[in-house]
Formats: sequence, C-alpha cells, structure tokens
Amino acid sequence: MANIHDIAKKSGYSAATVSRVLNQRKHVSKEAQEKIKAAIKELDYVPSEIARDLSRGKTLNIGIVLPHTKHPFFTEILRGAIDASFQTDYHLVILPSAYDKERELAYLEQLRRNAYDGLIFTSRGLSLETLVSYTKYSPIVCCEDPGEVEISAVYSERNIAYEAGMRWLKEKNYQKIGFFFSREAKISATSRETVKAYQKVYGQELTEQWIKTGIATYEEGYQAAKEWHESGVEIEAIFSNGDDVVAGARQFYLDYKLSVPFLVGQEMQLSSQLLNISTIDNRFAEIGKKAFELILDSSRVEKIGIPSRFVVREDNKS
Amino acid sequence: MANIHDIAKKSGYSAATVSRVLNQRKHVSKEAQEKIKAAIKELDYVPSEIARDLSRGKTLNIGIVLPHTKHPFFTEILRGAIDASFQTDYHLVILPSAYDKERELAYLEQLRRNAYDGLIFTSRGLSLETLVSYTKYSPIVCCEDPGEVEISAVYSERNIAYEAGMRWLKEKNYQKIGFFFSREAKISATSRETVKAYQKVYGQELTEQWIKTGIATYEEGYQAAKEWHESGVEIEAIFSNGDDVVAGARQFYLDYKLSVPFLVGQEMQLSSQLLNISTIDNRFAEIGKKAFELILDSSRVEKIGIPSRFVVREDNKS
DNA sequence: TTGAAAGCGATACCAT
DNA sequence: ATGGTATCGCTTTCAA
Repeated sequence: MANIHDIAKKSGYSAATVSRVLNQRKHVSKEAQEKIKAAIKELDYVPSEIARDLSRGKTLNIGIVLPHTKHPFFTEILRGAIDASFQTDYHLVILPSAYDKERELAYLEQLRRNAYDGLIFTSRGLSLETLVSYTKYSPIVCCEDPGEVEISAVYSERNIAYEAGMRWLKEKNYQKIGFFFSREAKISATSRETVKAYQKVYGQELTEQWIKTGIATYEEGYQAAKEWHESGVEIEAIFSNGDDVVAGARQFYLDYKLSVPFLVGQEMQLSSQLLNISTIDNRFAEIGKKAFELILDSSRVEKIGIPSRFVVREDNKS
Repeated sequence: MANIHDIAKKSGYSAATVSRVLNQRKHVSKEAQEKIKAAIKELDYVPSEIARDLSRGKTLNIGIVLPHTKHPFFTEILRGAIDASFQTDYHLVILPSAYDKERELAYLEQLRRNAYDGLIFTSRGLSLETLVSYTKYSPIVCCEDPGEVEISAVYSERNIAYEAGMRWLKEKNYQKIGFFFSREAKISATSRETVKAYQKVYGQELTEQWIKTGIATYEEGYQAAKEWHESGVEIEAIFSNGDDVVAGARQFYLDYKLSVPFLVGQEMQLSSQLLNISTIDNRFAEIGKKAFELILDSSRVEKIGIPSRFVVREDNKS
C-alpha cells in the first residue's frame, strides 16, 4: 500500500507538503494542491489511521466498561453514550468486564498505554481509589455517586423520587410494603437509598421479612411473590428494582387469583407501560450521554447527579 | 513517559531485547530478563498500544456499524457480538450511522486506513457492491442475505418460521389477517418474506388493506389497529414485525372493549411473554456472535443463515 | 543470546 | 510556499 512518501515522490513534492494537503492546512500553492491530489488519486492512497494516532498521541477512542448487557442500567447508559459519540469524532470501544477485576485492571492498563483517550466505568469490581490512581493518565468517569472520592462521576440521584414514591404509598395508606433488591443493602447504594426513603417517610425501620434480595428477572419476581404468599406474608404494595421484575410478581397474583398489590416498578421499561404500573424513571441514557461529555470536557473533577422521576400510573383495572 | 529506549538504557540492554521480554519471546537470558523487568518496574513503564499497533499493522479493533439502537435487531446483534468479543483480544468499536451514506462511507474509509481489522454492517444505506469493493482491505460481514453478491454474511432465515406461523393461523381458520411492516415490501426483505409465506400457505395474493407499513413502536401499533377498526376493516389475526408493536394493537382492542385478534409478534421480547402472545424468535444475538466470529475467520466468503423459530403461545385468557 | 538499524506512516518544527 | 528531518515508540530482520 502506498504511503505518504510515495505520494511525495510521485507528485514531486515533499512528505511535509503532502501532509499539509491531507490536513487542509494553509500555505500550499494551488499547483501543489492539484499535483498532490492527482498523485493521491492515481495511487489510490489513504493515510494510515494508526500512524496518525501515533503522531498525534491520540486515538479518538473512548472505552466504556460494561459488566454485562442484561440490565437497562447498562444498555441505556450505552445507548446514551452512543448518541453522544455520534456528534463527535470519537468512537466508543466496548469493554466487557463481567465484574472481573483482572479484566478491569487490564482496561486501566490499556488506558495507560494510550489505547483510549478516556474511560467510562459504568460499574466496577475494583475500588474507586484504584480508578482514581489511573486518572493521571487519561480522564475516567464513573457512573455512581463517588462520595468524597475525587473522581468525575454521573449518577442517579434517586432519593427524591424514592421519597415521592413512598409518600404516594403512604397517602394511599399502604402499610405492608414488600421490596425487591438486586443486592443487599450492605453492598448496594441503591438498596440503601430505598431503605432510607422508607424510613424517612414511614418513620420506622424496615424489617427483613418485607425484603427479597437477589431479584433481577421476571421469573425471580414471580418466585419472590410466591414465597411471600406461601410463608403467609401479606403484601399490600411492592416497591421493586425494576418493571420487568415486578411484572413477574404481578403474574403470580393473577395466576393464583389473588388480588394484586399496588406496584411500583423502576426503569420506565415497556412492561410498566403495557401493564399500567407506576414506575421510577432513572434516566440512565442521560447518564451515559453526560458521562461521555464529561470525558471530553475533563478539565476538572465534576460530579453530576441526575434526579430520578416518580411516574404514577393509576391502576384502571380494579 | 518512559519509552522502550529508556528501559534499554537503564537495564543496559538494547531496545530489541526489551521488546523480546515485553512479548515473552525466546532467546533471552535469565539475567537480561531480570534486569529488564527491574528497570520496567522502576520506571513504571508500559508499552504504547498505538506504537505497537503501528508496528504490527493491526489494531485488534472490530468496527460494528449500527443505524440506531431502538430495535432489538441491532441491540441483540450488538449483545451477541459483545459476548463473542469477550473471549478474544479484540475490541468492538461502535459506529453509529443513522443510515447516513456519508457516515457509512467514512467508516469504510477508516477500515481502509486500518483503523479496524474488520467491519460488521448490521444494516446499510450503501449498496452491497460498495461494501464488497472494500473487502479487499479488511474483512467485512453483513447481517442480511446477500443473495448472489460475494460477501460474507450472517442473517435470519425467516421463511420456515414464517410459514409455520402462517400454517398455524390457517389451521385455526383465521382468514382476515393483518400485517405490520416496518418498511414496505419493495425495499424490505423481511416484508417480502412475510408476503411470500402468506401467499405460499394461503395460496392467494395479499391485498393492501391488510397491510400497515411504517409501524415500529407500541404507539404506532395502537394507532394502526385503530385505523383498521375505524375504516371498517375487521381483523381476525395480526402478524406483526415485533412483540412490542403488536402489544400496542392489543391495547387498542382492550381499551375499546373489542375482542382481541389472535396475535403473532416477533423477536421474543418480554412483552410477548408477559401478555402470552405467540412470537417468532429471530435469534439476533446469535447473528451478532457469528458475525464477529466470521470476521476473525475470514479466510473465505461465507454465508450463514440462522433459522428463526415460531413460538406458539395459546391465549389462556379467552 | 544480543544489538544495530531499518521499518511502520504519519506530524510538525525549523529552515529557507 | 516548501522541504528536510526529527519524532512518536515499538517490532523485526540481519548480522555478530
């Protein structure tokens, strides 16, 4: 394949001038322009992207670390980031991690090796401090509230919407409220926020029997509802970690001809629209979009909360 | 930042030997190993990925062109490709196109410039021939049946499942069947397949009034059903291009207390499971997986059909 | 086993 | 306006 020197030779000019033409710089005569362009056309030449990257010391690639793509948190952030990237010359590189620390570390090392101009961590197995220690090489943005840690972040600010949801439930006089969590409150900020909102609005502790942990799918939601029922726990409302999940619970009550509790889902998935279930919109796509933008404008550490929204849907079937 | 020559100097060996250590090549003495590794550690050195790419003439990046991410065809292919990439040293680069030919051409040019080691076209605005003309630079795989065109491809083989669906409808004695298409049969292979399956099973032409074109969302499905109803077209069954879409239609009939036609969706989305709607599983994730694998094993042009599956779900509500 | 040096293919500074 | 050349940082061949 032809390179810039072939063009230089063919056109009778130097590589420097060819480069100027390539990059549309000034100070090139009309004549040089034409001859060089002719040579380029004749030799069917295109400049090498890699060589260009090396020279510039940039790749125009932004890595996005995803543990998996089974949850809207990740797919929506990805979607938002893709949309944002569309407006720019940067490309998104998908970095699947499966929460594997080795993998994540490998990606950080690649960042250090200039494989990417920045890294978005949608979630992580590694400590935030480890991420921070790599920010000196290139910008890194995470998608959770980093607290006091000095790292750029875009994250859901759920408390207001959670409290709004709880207040709604309280006004409707629901007392026995079941909760679906993906992971227990000890390790999940989301679960903690939920518990906190409950305590704030209801003014009492949340007892274990009202909580189901490790619930992430339609099927698991169904089973969780079944378990409550079979163990004699009566539920008046369910506050769920997802729409699809709570749709599973709903199906259990329907299948067994039981009255369906009031449901609050999460993520504004289609299922809640179909089934007219109230939900909480966590606006993940916007997190992805902002995260991408934050990588490009990484002059300083910035922490951006995206407030969730409580979406009421009255059940019109009862 | 330290480079390979710094390590060479510090360790007392040459850059060549350092490179050998870096790449775990043979013919390096234990002593050299140790000294060089010590120097690497001391200077906190990592090799530059870009320089390495330039030297090798490879990036280990595979581009995947996506018009958008609003349809499971694209998101599922992407998911499949991500999963496949996880097993390899290659990375997926997201290339959003919005069906813009300029954009697509830019990506092809980038391929030529060695920005990627291969390209997956999930869909395209450009002609297949244009894609073919770039396969001489690096492997390209498309996600549709290319017919006689000489390009590697992985695609849905829908006809068997479509015919199975039609036969099911015929056995149930449904005569007035409505169809939802994303794009008209003239330009959409999928729509053509549907028409063909209908004609084959029912042995008659499909008249225009039974077809709704440009239907892609829940809302549009709702509207389409409404239009049929308002124009006096009575439908006994709907053969849809998607589960969510036909779920919209279903909602219209429920809202207006009309009897719901027999529904056949497509894509095995959660909505069809929730609503117990029959569907056609086009196994898009497998297309993405195979497409990725085909890029890596691109010794020859290969065309792989992935047969769809008709999934019957009896309506238990009637 | 080791090293010198020639690529890889651009960019950009400094002359002219 | 143009060119020479150093530079980016690594890999690989060839010779020793």
